[in-house]
Amino acid sequence: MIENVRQVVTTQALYRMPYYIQQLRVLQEQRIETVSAPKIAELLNLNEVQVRKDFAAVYSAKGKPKTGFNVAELLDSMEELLGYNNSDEAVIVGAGSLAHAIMTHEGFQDYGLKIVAAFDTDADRIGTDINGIKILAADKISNLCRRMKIHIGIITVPAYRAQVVCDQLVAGGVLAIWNFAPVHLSVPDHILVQNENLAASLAMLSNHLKQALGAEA
Amino acid sequence: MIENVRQVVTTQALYRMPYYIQQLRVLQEQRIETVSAPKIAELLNLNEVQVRKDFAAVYSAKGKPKTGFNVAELLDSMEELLGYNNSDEAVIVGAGSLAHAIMTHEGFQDYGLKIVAAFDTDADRIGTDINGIKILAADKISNLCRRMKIHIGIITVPAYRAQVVCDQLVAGGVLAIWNFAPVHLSVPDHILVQNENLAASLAMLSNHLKQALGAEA
DNA sequence: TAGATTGTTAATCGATTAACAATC
DNA sequence: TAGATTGTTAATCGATTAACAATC
Repeated sequence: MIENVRQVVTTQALYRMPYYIQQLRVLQEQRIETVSAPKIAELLNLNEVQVRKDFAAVYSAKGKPKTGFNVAELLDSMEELLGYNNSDEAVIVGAGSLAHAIMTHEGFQDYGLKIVAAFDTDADRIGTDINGIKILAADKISNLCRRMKIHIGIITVPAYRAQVVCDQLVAGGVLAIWNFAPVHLSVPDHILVQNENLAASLAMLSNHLKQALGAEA
Repeated sequence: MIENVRQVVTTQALYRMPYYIQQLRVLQEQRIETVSAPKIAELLNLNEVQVRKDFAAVYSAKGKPKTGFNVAELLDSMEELLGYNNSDEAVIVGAGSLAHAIMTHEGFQDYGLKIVAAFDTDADRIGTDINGIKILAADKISNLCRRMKIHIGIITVPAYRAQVVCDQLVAGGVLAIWNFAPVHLSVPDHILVQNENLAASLAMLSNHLKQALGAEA
């Protein structure tokens, strides 16, 4: 029995992939056909060995000594890996201004994310639509996810509501959750929660400023 | 000469702080006065030693064996550390729907972030305002930042515009940048770039789905 | 007291970086 | 060929976790 031995891509490497993709696209627009790891490392301010390892993890693409890597092939491999070609369907819960921004952001289609329904508890919002996506009553979450075989749920509700919503999504068979609420969500082991904690990012900014400005005092 | 030897808080620990704060607030609402590290660890699905170390990094607060930590004191220390009490002023560049969501999100005020001006290149937007914040012409970035001593810049422009905007912010004396554009930004060493790369988050979701669903095949 | 919990030192783990032989 | 660049093995670094004595 042949195991699928494709090298596992680490979490950190996965985070870097979109930066490689973006940079490779720029190079492609400039009609540059090959690029070396040291060059990419310089452009993205990374270590060249790290770049080479990340590239190696993207299966098919192989580099040539002295020449480097084929830009187009590398780009294809990465886009394939990140699923930019096949679209995943998602629902979004909490139809506030953040949800609005996410739903109207055309870019996500390119990244293989397709939002097919939105949910809210606000009676005034239910029945309306944003960018062509219908807003439904929140009590229909589980049913709709199960019926439509939705695997991604996006949470943009207030913190105190997030766990309840999360449980409903999981009950509906969702396998991955993109959580914008600033709370820890408890989920079964096989479910991935990707936290987009803006409060945590602000903590970084604030801490840096304190250091930078405090140093003068 | 006495050095400031306050234990440095690691990047990872800083990321966890908002979760501690959120959890501590919930406990406080329940009139719970003390809490142990193992309890918090259980609630947030973390290791108890890690929780204790994180708490230790927050200076003043000390735990008592058998009792644990004082919720109110711990909360105060953390909010102080993250600058929730003193407000940092920021400008936002790119007045699209994401900027709109950020500007109308009242929560950021509580986190100590105050957006005082927005910039755009679109003549139709310039002169209007969002949530009471005036939208100004993008060529005024450096001047305004310098004049108002703004230290935080938020970038929500398209990828191809981000580096130019970043340079203008840095020229205006900004020390920390919150970057929502999916590109690497080159900045001098003393400037912090906090990337909020939604494409990278999507990469995580997509990869997890591939694993979870692919395993069946 | 006994035992839960703290704080700290030591061991482990994972990711990054350095060193180096292979190759075009 | 010489030298830039690749791919890989070994060393380093930082963060997490385990082990354990101190304490209320």
